[in-house]
Amino acid sequence: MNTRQEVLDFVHHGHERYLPHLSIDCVIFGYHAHQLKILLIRHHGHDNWSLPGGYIARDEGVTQAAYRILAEKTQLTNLFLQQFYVFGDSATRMNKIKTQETHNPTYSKVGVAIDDNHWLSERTLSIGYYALVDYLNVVVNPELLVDEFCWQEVTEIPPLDYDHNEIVQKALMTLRAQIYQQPIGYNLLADKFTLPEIHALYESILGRQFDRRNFRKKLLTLGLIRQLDEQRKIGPHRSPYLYEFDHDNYQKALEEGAVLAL
Amino acid sequence: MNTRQEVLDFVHHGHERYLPHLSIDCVIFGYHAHQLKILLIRHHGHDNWSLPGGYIARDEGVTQAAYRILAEKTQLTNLFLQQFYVFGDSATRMNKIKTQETHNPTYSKVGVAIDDNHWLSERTLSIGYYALVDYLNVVVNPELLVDEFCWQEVTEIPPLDYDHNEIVQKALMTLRAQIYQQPIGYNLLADKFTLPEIHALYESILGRQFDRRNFRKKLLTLGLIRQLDEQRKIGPHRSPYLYEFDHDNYQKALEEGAVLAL
DNA sequence: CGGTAATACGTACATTCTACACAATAAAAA
DNA sequence: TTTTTATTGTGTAGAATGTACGTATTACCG
Repeated sequence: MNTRQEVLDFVHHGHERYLPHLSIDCVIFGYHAHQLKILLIRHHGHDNWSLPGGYIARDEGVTQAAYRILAEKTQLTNLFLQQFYVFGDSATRMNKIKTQETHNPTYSKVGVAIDDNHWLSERTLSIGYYALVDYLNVVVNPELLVDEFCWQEVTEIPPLDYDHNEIVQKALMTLRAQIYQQPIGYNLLADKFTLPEIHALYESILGRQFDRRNFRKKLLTLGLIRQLDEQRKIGPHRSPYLYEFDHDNYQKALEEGAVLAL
Repeated sequence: MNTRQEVLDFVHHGHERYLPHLSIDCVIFGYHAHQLKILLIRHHGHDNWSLPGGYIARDEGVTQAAYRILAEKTQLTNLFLQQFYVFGDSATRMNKIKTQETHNPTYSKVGVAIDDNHWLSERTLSIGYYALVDYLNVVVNPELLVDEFCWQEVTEIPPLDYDHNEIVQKALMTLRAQIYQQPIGYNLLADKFTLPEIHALYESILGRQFDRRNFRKKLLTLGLIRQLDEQRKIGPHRSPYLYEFDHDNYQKALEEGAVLAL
């Protein structure tokens, strides 16, 4: 929603187009500078950050809605996207406490007040999706109601609006649990990557250390990655070789549940 | 819902009490006679079986709703229950095809016709929960609109109503993926069990064979189970020893992600 | 040209996995 | 009573894998 007109239409007619009581929130993981980060936005009139999200159209599949919302926010299609949980228990979701002093200050930007009876004020469950994106390819859409956005390291997430901290924690847990069943590697890394890069990626996701040498040995023995003849220049040190994923073997290993114990 | 009055109240006033567009479906796993089974019901007027389910009250948490529904169906509280996916993509869920020739023949039993504009006919997403229960403790509640129920082996699930076959498949996949992270053992078995019992349980869930001797060795080495001094009489063969779970160790192993490769 | 900091690659030992074989037991058949 | 049959209980050797390191190589900088 980039124009005033679109926002007004959404506020006044959204309930005809979208399912009420239900939304989608996205935890978008990116990897940069040896850190696992997520994309946060700050809505107009809000002090805290929150997760990007949206609603499900009445004639639209849930998965379809999630991809559409992601595309609207990041301009990315064909990314890795996976549903992981429905949030409908917390006090804020039960509408037991009001989350903002003045209701929905966000929409004051277009001169609309949202009262308690408005469809946007109803109790809303949220379906959590997590996405893995190539950090460098994301172009965040400057939506009218979003004042700013940022990429925040997962170990340093500030207090978020609503129950979004809980959603991020659950996404991280799911990511960790699924790292051996989902092709997480080649969704967070570029096509060609160095050994230190993928090594640090696994360390940041799982939050523990792996021995460099054994890590390489394991990936090569399992045939998950292939060493290329190219190297990358990285400043004042020895140039690391580039590697690429062996998609066939990777897929097979995931199905068999190969684990990097190390 | 056991009386005509309750059903009529539900049909006419349910939309005031429950969230629309959203339901809960339960895949209830039980283990008996060396087979992993799920509980199916057949609604009045339906030829096919389906999963037990229900709606979320407007002032009720989602988790709370799931436990309530389970208790209503099986009289069990304190069982293992876990949300695993939201289903909202299939053609039946998009209301693109009508699933029953005559709409909702179920309610004809109480003399009510449900037309296209009724709240029960609206597009409904479903939150899937799976439960692990001790087969012997389940007392299925004879609800008015449920003609019969059965325990069906997971390898022989008949065609179900709606997208319930898909839901069962996803539940099974999740169960298999989570068997090393969730205390699946002591939710499907009685407090005391024999080695062949737990051995067969793991074989049915994962759908593959484990060497008896290595299986025992692994469980004992990890300290997950403790051998007791009692034995069980099992007809014309050697009496197997009884075992019990070492809850503390089991919990620790799950957190560390101990895997039974075998 | 040596110093520094990063990457590349190898080797020995410990641990775990895997594939087996044979003894013990309960009850039914001979 | 003895034999048979099906099932459970335990042990052991060799293969495979995991773990903990050490040392060599490379790129740039001063």
